Amino acid sequence: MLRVATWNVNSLRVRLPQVLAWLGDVEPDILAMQETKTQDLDFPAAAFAEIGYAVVCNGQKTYNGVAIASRTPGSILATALPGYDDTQRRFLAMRFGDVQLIDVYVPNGEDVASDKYRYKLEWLAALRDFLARSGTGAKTIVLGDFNIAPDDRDVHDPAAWQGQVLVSDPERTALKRLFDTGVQDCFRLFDQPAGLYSWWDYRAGALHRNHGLRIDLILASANLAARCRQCRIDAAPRRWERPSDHAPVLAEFDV
DNA sequence: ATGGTAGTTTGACTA
Repeated sequence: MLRVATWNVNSLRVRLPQVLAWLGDVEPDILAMQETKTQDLDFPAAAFAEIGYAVVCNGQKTYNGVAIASRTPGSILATALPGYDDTQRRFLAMRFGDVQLIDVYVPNGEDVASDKYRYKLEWLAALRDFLARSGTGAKTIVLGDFNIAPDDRDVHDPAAWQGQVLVSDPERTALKRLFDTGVQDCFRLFDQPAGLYSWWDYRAGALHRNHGLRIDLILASANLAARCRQCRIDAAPRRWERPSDHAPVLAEFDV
């Protein structure tokens, strides 16, 4: 059994106690983190080592940053999207045995009229090209904060969100192009109750009113998706003291 | 209702 998880921690400096507590409770084999907001020199690797996790980080000051913690060490495949010039740390590809695991923090996009939105669509196109080239015939997991709700089931109020960033058609089309390379959304491999989300805005009582979106995804190539036994969102940490605005998502594979 | 809160950083910027 391989148990992998993704969590946008929104500052590892602030969230380290929650992350360590969650790892201790759930004990996934691999946790992919986003928005660590931590330079590699400041990364709290020793705290992860103390609870039995090796960690590889790809961070920067103040913004962005990804990292992968794992029970057994893996090898680094890439720390940036090949062929895409990007000053922002949003990508970390590693190999664990015969599984390649790609941790992504897709740009937020801010607003459909902004330059950041065009950057988001470019970034997603580059990710698609990378997946197409690297091939999903091998066992591949792509997980992280995609900053896109795949369809209206993943949106608390589709009418209010229609056309907005995180939900807009061009973003959803870009996500479908990722699926076209052969990866599948593990959450939708199973019957799921309505109203399950992975992100709730800090503002306006969004959590209390379950005004959320499902934007944190675990995608798996067909050979792994066929062996996926479970995919769930663990909403509990979103209700802890001083939480991230995202909840962790977990998938289990029979491999 | 272009608000609201949080993190980084100490004034904005990002989300």
